Amino acid sequence: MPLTGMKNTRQRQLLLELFHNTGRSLTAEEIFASPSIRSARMALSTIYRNLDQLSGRGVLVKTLFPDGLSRYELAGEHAHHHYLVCTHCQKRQTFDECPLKRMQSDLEKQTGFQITGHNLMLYGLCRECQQEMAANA
Amino acid sequence: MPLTGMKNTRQRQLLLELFHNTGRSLTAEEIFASPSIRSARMALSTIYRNLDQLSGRGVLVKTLFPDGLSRYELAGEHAHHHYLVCTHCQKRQTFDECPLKRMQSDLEKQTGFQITGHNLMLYGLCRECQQEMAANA
DNA sequence: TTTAGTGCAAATGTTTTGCATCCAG
DNA sequence: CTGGATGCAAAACATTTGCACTAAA
Repeated sequence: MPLTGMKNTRQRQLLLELFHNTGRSLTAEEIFASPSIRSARMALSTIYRNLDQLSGRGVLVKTLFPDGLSRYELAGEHAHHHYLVCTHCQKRQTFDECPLKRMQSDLEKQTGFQITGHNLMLYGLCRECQQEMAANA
Repeated sequence: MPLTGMKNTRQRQLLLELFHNTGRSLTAEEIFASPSIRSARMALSTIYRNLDQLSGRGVLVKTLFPDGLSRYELAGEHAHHHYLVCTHCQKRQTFDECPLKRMQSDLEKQTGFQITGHNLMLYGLCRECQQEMAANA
């Protein structure tokens, strides 16, 4: 039902299946390399075009990560959350509490902007990397 | 003094001068196109290498924007702030209040991460674009 | 049948890298 | 003098686009 006006192609089905099955955020390359997509011989450009379109319609959410790659995930599934990225091993972890819920309306008044969304990314060292660095010191 | 271990080259001086004079965040291309840099015939690769190095040493702060471009600014000058980006005209506005000041230590306890920094970007429509869209409706 | 969608290849735009040369320390 | 820094050109990288062809509606 969220696919109003789009053709229900085999490629699009496979893409959405993949997102449902993996349940995590994916880059275009990761999708391209995944067995189901690869065996269907889907073109990378098709993947990008679909990711764009599905993001535009709110089915997926696109996030630009500090490594320069865009990652996509199902919009509904994980609701609203943010990422903690380890600057050493690149591991990612999500957290759900959003520190902006409160600030948003205040900021709108202050700035005159009509705020539609945001992107919050925290950097740091995960527990494992902290230990590793302590061991090597 | 923050340039310990780096050679004080003419190029590096020009770059830092530019940041001091403009006082705002710049992309590599913007720097490359600026008169002072252009007349010095500085190579784009030199700019990138210096931006990397100066960011690594904490002189500059690098931020990856949703348009896919990295912008750099002097770390000290503007202290800690965040951006509001208009999704229509791409205009940017900063705000100083940081909604994470409080959450940070809580999050560290919760996740075991040692948080070293973060990146927060808000999207929306600026006042002008809101009016424009209202007019065209 | 008609129009969105696809595959492929080529182009784009940003950033990185190899290498010979240069210059600050 | 010598290692870091530079300029240039080429490469790498993610992403976008043109175009002829395919297939969903």
